[in-house]
Amino acid sequence: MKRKKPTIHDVAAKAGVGLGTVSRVLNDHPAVRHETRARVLRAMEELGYAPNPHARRIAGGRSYTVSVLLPFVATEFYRRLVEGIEGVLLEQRYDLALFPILSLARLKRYLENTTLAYLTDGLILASYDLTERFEEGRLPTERPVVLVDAQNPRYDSVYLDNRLGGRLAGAYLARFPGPIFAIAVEEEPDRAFRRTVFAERMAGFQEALKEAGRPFSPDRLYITRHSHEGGRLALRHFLEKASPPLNVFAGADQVALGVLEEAVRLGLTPGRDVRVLGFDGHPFAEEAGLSTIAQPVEAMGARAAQLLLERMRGYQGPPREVRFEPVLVERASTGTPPAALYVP
Amino acid sequence: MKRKKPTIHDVAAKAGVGLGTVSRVLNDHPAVRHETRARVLRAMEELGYAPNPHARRIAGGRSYTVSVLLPFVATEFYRRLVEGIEGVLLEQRYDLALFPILSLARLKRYLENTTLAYLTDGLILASYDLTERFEEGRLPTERPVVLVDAQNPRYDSVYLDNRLGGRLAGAYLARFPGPIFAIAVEEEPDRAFRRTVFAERMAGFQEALKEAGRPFSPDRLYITRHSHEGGRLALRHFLEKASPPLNVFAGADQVALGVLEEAVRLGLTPGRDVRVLGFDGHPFAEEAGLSTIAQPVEAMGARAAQLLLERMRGYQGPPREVRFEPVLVERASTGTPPAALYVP
DNA sequence: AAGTTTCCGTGAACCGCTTCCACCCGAGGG
DNA sequence: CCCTCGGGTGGAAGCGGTTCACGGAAACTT
Repeated sequence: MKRKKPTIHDVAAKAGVGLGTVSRVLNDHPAVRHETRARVLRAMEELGYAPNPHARRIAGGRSYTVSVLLPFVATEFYRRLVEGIEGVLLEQRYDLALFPILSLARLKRYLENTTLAYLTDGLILASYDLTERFEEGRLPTERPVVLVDAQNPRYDSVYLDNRLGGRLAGAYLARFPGPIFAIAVEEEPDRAFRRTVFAERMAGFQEALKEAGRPFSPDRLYITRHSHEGGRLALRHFLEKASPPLNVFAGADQVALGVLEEAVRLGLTPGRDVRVLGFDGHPFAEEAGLSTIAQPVEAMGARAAQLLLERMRGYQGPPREVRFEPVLVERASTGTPPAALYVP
Repeated sequence: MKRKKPTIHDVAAKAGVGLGTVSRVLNDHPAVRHETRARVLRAMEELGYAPNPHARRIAGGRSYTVSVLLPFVATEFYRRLVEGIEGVLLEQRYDLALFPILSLARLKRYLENTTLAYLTDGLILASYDLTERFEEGRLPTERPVVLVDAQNPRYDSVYLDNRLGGRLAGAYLARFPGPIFAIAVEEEPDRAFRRTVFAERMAGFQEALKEAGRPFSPDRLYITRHSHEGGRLALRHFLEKASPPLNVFAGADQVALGVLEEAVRLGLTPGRDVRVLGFDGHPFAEEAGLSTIAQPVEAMGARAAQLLLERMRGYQGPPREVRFEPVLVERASTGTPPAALYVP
């Protein structure tokens, strides 16, 4: 009934080869004749064999597993990010272990103790720059580390130019007549988890507006948490200050979606009465016809995974920085932009 | 500089004992003299020794690691739940691996492949009853499984009586004069991830109101996602239908907090103009003076961990069910309840 | 044709730990 | 005084892999 899992020995016997050969097949070692390799692979297939990662680590020092530490923030962004990372890693036969950081206490335990997180071959840190929490600004690990959606001079970093994204948004909305409002997403109050992406987006946004001769007035900024409903409240708030048509830049697609939703509820036409521009470029933005500043989240994840793979394979060079640029995607929610720049 | 990690051999040598003895100390085996045990422990301490879980699993079939599969929903509930689980497990020298289920695709991979998640000694499934997704209604694993915040006849389950919680809420609010409103939290649309806790709470709530002679009218129900702002919108909605004083039951503390926040913004006095009752009993509810139906989340987590420990230690009995009961906690947000039941 | 190289393959040694059998030794029993 | 008996301990065997020294056969050399 519940047969023991097949081991490398079973595979070797079945394929009629030695243990070493099976192991070499497992590790893509070149010194195996093509025909032999095929035979071994077939035996594995038939036996339903899967190597035991614990044994691999114990024996070879590699476990073919990577830890990803990520904020416990349930958003589309992290879903996409992990997808990007995973795509590359699985292809290289690496496995993924996710470590959501639920609290500072947990985080500390992860980083101080010899827990699972550190028994993997490499670490990807998403969104946090945790280095400042440790002496010498380095994580207490010997394994390679790559940051994504964050920057640090000591580690390979992959990030988005959020300021540029904000600028794109500002430059675009400045072309439309009507007042311009913005919705910023509140940052986590805890110092340890502070992120600055939303602030950067807003800074770029205001910069571009100023350059376009339409400086942004602070009372047209609404701040909310990262929620759908936050966008709804924001629009209501804006409508108390001005009447349609008006333009809204939301620092996150999810919030922008709330704006759209509320507009429809109020009988306003998106793209005409209320023009909405989001930020993220999540799949659901397309479905909703939401114009947005799209960031290549999957690509960022994939790139981070590649950098880590290189490190795990021995690359020793200095820290690398990969900067991604967001792109404006026009959809129905902003209607058709005027041919010429609007001058107030 | 970067010395090799100490192994059991180093400890044995330092303590002047044999390998077996060190191992026995590690595994709390009784057959070690007290004095010897102390010596070994001291040696470990001095060497900064930590056993290698990979090696332990490989050798003994146990890795002293437990996987917790939980929805990728960043709420206080899961923070507390994990805390409860972890408390018990750490005490028994077990380690925890969290697996947030970001998507169905990932989930399937976890459950089908031989990944790290299944190489742990046991599994705790939070909130999902995933069994229906697999043939014979059982997860494809030989390891013990415990459900928490969910129920299934085939596995040990730890859950809260949400219906009872709803009843408590209904019975309590029925004592106050003024119209009674309720805010329900939307369930995940995806069938695979369907949960019913919020629906159960509402069912119990309406049941109790009916019994109190104050049946609940459907147009006094507002449905929103699980967000702060959802509560704010709900209150605004309610205020269009009735004027203060009014009573609001929110299916989750976070939403209730939004109601409080909005009430204050509108210049209404919580506990007098607007009486708010939440559900969850999260720490922040206390700070905010929010009355709530408190559930012992940490205790539920701890209990689940205990059940799992028993299973991992060989307990073979039939599936057990542990039902927890929520408790009404009165705070300022509902003011002082009338001595007698209000009769409309 | 004998000597080199190159290519494939083999299996023993080992990774860090658990398990289990053998062994030692002092206490209690006959 | 000799024999159990059992608590305490040591260490070999083994878990499922990787590695590496080694060797046989085929392919190249002169």
